[in-house]
Amino acid sequence: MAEKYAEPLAVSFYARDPVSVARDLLGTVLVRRDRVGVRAARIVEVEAYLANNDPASHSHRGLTRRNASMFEQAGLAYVYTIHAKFCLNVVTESQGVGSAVLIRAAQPLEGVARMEMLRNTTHERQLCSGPAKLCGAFELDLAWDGWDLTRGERLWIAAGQSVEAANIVASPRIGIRQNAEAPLRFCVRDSRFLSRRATRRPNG
DNA sequence: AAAACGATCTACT
DNA sequence: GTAGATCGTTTTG
Repeated sequence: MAEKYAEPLAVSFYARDPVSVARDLLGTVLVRRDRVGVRAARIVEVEAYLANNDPASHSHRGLTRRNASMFEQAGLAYVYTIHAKFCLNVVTESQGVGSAVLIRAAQPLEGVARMEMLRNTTHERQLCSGPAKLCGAFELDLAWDGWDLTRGERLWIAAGQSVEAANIVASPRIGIRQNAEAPLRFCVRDSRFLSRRATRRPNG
């Protein structure tokens, strides 16, 4: 029998508009394998950052050293620091286009004991319920910026159980994006593993 | 060279 | 709910 989660999502999955990629990432599985073992978590919350007309996107004011990966080929990781922590994005669309999807929260599946050590808590809910928490549980830092997620080595995203449209909801909009025409943040209806921000009431 | 900022988290009430 | 921590990146002088 084939190893679970062995098959990575292909470049064609990522090389689409970031909103579609974001929605389709719900239910897929982030996997990291190293000498110690395997860690896996089901993605339950995402956020798209557009190449155009999106002031909240790191790419909005053009190419810089930090956001260079956003302009690379689809399927690469874009990892950046924020408040002395890290966040993981997947790059979308074609090379030269600065768009990506932020992985905001996930449901731990494998390697939970190790995540508990790294996050210094045994509360399942607290392991990956936020973009920086997730990077903590998976030990992702700037060294992973630009990593090719489509090769299925060390760090990748595998297809999971698809999420029915009825079980996908738009996450509350915040700040400058409250007036965005289309939803950019998505999460599953089951709120057990979502970030605190996603579980806040919309409109508020 | 200095300052401001931030796609966040934790602790606390 | 809100305040404060925290530090690399970007912007400004």
